[in-house]
Amino acid sequence: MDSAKQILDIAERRMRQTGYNAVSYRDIAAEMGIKSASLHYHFPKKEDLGVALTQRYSDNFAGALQDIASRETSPKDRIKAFVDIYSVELKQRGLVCLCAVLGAETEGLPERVSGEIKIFFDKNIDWLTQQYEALGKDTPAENAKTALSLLSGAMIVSASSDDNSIFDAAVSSITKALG
Amino acid sequence: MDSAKQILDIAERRMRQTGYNAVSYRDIAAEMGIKSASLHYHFPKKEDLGVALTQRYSDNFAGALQDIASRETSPKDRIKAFVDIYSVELKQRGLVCLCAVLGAETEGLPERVSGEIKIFFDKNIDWLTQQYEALGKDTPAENAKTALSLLSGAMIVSASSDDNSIFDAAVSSITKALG
DNA sequence: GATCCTCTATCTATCAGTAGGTAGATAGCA
DNA sequence: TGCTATCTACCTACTGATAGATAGAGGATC
Repeated sequence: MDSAKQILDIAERRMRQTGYNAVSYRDIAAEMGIKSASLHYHFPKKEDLGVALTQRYSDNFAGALQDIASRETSPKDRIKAFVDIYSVELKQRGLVCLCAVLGAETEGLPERVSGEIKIFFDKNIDWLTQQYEALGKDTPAENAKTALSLLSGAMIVSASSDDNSIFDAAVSSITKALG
Repeated sequence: MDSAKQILDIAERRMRQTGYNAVSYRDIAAEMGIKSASLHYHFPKKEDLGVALTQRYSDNFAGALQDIASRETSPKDRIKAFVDIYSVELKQRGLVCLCAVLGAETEGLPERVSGEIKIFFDKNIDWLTQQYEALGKDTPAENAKTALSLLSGAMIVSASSDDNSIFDAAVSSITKALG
């Protein structure tokens, strides 16, 4: 019934911790208490799982960005809410952005998966660019690219150093730049 | 003779493209034209290879930072030279920082390897903090953490999006902030 | 109500390929 | 002679993947 969802949930958490290649069908199945062969019923190939996972992640994120845009009216608050998403994920769940992790191993991923990651980054940069534009910045696209890169990198460095002060510094830098 | 060096060179390039787990002894050996069993003479376990690789990378980097410190006298030029290292790696070699890539899969790595990555980040932050301090910044440690996170993230997002303008935006942001 | 049919989701059993790793032989060099 | 670096040959464990069986649920038909 919601096995597919459960598979995606487990795969997502594990891949955000260890990357794509370190996660196996057997590990996921063992955690669910079923056999690994059964996973192929839901996702015939690992590539299918990877695509479904990145698409779901990307869609959820796009939904959250829409929510923010309808909830917050000022670009400043919208960017702060954007940063908050990453903040909550890292600090409360201990998880790095899926696409940041998979982005690091891009050249070792199936093309359909790396394609989805590209799309994710692109959508985020577009959304942020709109906000920085509304904020009256001279170079909104550059501001957006910098903010996304900074958050992605800070999550990775912070998580692997087990030191939240690194992520905090990044957040503070973005917030200050909003004026 | 310099087989060990050649193994490290190949492993480094491949891991910087696909991560730790996607690189196998067989792939490395095939590229060298020898048998995979021969690699174990130089690096008995994959973990040993990982540790040697991250240590060499870290040492080379530390050497480069010393060179910069002896070559450039102003903190501003030193930070610019620091950024240049990353710039050359990404733009001329198409490679992301080894520790940024491995940092993304930290929880799936042998502890000795993830330990080396921590040390790498730590050393870089220390060095940058000194420069931002000399520059008279109010929060030199925060500036350092932000710069390192930004460069690491920009490499990943830029490489996986196949779009250098993302990395350029990051460089421009760091440079502007130097005043 | 009982029977049959179909679909879903799992199972068992197995496969070929690849992973890292080991033992022991060997060729060439100092 | 001994050391270095490689080889052949092999092992166990695990990878993703497939085939075919099975149990149960829900309708439809008699």
